[in-house]
Amino acid sequence: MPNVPKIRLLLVDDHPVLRAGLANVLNYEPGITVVAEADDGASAIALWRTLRPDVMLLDLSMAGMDGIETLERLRAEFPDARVLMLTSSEAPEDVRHALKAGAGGYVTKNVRRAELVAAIREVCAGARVIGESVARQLAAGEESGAVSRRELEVLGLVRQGFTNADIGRLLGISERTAKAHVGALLCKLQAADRAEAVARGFERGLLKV
Amino acid sequence: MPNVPKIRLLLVDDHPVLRAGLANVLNYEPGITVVAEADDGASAIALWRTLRPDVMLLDLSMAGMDGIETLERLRAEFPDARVLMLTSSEAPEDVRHALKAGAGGYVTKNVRRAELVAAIREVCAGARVIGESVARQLAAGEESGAVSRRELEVLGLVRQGFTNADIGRLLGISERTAKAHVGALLCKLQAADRAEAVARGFERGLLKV
DNA sequence: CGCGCTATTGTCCGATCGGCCAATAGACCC
DNA sequence: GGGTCTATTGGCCGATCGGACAATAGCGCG
Repeated sequence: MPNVPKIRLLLVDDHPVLRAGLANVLNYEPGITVVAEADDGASAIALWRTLRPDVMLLDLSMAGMDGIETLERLRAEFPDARVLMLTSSEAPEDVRHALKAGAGGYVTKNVRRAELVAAIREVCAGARVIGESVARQLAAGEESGAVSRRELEVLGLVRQGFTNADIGRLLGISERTAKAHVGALLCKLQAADRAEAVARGFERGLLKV
Repeated sequence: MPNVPKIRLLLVDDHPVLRAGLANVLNYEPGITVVAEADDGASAIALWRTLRPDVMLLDLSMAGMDGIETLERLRAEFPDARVLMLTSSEAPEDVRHALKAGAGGYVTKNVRRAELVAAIREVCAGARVIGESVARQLAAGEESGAVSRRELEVLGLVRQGFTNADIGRLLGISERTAKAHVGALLCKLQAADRAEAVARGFERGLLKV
């Protein structure tokens, strides 16, 4: 009956239970075969090398090498590797990073089974698929300007309770410049003070717990 | 062969894929039967009422009624209901809340299958089980004092960028008192300023994204 | 080769913060 | 009944913050 070859899928997630369950579900699906599972980035890439599957289903949050780094390294070695991110986070920043790193799609773990399967198929076909709730979050984040690398660095220090003078010293710049970065952050994150800026940082996924 | 009755389990999680997978895994386990699944708190309680299972496997983060509220309502109606929390969060505050609300156990989603099954059995037997990584986090949080309800309220306002004077007005107390609460927060969270306090709030699970 | 954006630095100033002193009232536990 | 904890309030003060105004240099894009 199947005149098209099955999609060979590599499943990467550090939750054994979810992995086992997902493998089960996907294997039931005609047209998809889970050829291997990995619980961290290094073994995921190693498995890709030997098995050369059609697509990787990749979790963002993993111990050791995280999803983004795994994705970057994989794409550096295999630039045409198809990867669908499957994660719990809807943070715009995570989505942006994943897509920039070459993800073929991004869906959250609360998708229905049918949607997930459809997304896998589309990614294999070379399309870009974004979960709709994800897309909405992404759009919300886009309206206000992007935070620059330097500003993100500063935000990380603000988070740790450093004063502008401290930040200046730590980054080898003047207090005034640190102040300017903080000011830019307040504006871009639409925050009234540094406390709110930190909160917005977490909300947007710029900062991680 | 089985001379003991099977454990009748109610599975509650808002991730369809994980739920399907988990049901599959658990049903393979001799001695456990997944009698029903729910994707939100209300239907979870309704199902408990009609089915009276032996144990509920409950996710913390759900749309609408969250895991804690579900747990509280369930225990209010069925004080001897056995519930095992299965979640992604290791935040001490979440664990504490869950245990206070009457959870029989708390494990994170990255447990191995065997541990999960063991935990289910233990909870059914009336024991308290805490995942080891969870327990470690919990111990770390305990060293510094607990944050009071009022302080948590203030932290929520600090997060939104309100000044001490604002907070006083919003809570109907003097600015000076708001200041005292913020001061207590800085001390208990070991933060240098309100920005760090907010960060610590997120890290500890006092604040949610 | 301009245009825009980021990074950098400066000064001035009022508003806000956080630490210090001390005190009272209610709730809960032993 | 006494001790502990939380919530509440006051004044004082130096440190810090955030806004406003202004300026230079480097980078990528068209």
